Amino acid sequence: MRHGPGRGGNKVRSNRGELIHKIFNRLLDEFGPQGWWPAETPFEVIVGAILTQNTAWKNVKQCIKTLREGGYLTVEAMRQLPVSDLAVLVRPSGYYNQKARKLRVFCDHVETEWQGDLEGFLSQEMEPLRRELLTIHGIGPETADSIVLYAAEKPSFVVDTYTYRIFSRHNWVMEGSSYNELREYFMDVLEPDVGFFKELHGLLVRTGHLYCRRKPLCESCPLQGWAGDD
DNA sequence: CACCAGGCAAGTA
DNA sequence: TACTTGCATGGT
Repeated sequence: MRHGPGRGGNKVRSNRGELIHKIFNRLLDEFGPQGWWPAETPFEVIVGAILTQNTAWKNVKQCIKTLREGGYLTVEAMRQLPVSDLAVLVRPSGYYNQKARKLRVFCDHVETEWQGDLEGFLSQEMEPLRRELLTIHGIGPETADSIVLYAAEKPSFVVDTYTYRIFSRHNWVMEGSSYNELREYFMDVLEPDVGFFKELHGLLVRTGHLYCRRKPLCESCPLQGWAGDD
């Protein structure tokens, strides 16, 4: 059995947990609550999570709006739509053929495995739900965790590129850590708390947008020069 | 013009 | 297991 590199023993738990809460408070103080996920229904969260894969949220918003105006933001309605028509509607989000197919595959899964009962599907225990999501074509670890946290409201920590960039840049996690290593790090060190996980992820993405893009304004990042930069 | 965005799957060695 | 590549629009 392999051990994740750089994962500390239990001793580390409280220290690292405190550090993350400190980061959270600093970012909350700086930016205020982000109110994530920006969606009106669990299904809208799921649609947004698929459409925003490697894509700017701005582009996704237009698609969601179009889908809502067409009345397609339900499993049943979306299933009625031919994939080629769905592709036209999600075009602005990029990878539109792939994403239209992913949306359809998800809706078909809920229909065939849960008789269309999305609420029932999302009401499972956290780990079975996460495992089932990961079997669905088009749903990888980040999309699965976003759905678990923001649609099912269960405490699964969401890792994204900004989470990795911010924490590795400050040497708070090991460079080159895998998705699961990072997620397990946060899950080990933090008490499960849906509200906290939701807001922290939103704040990390906000911070990444402002300070961790291709013109990295690292010097003016609110976390610059913090504890543990080794 | 080049490069990036709230990833994922499939193919190769 | 660890790289590599295709997917694609819209913004900087």
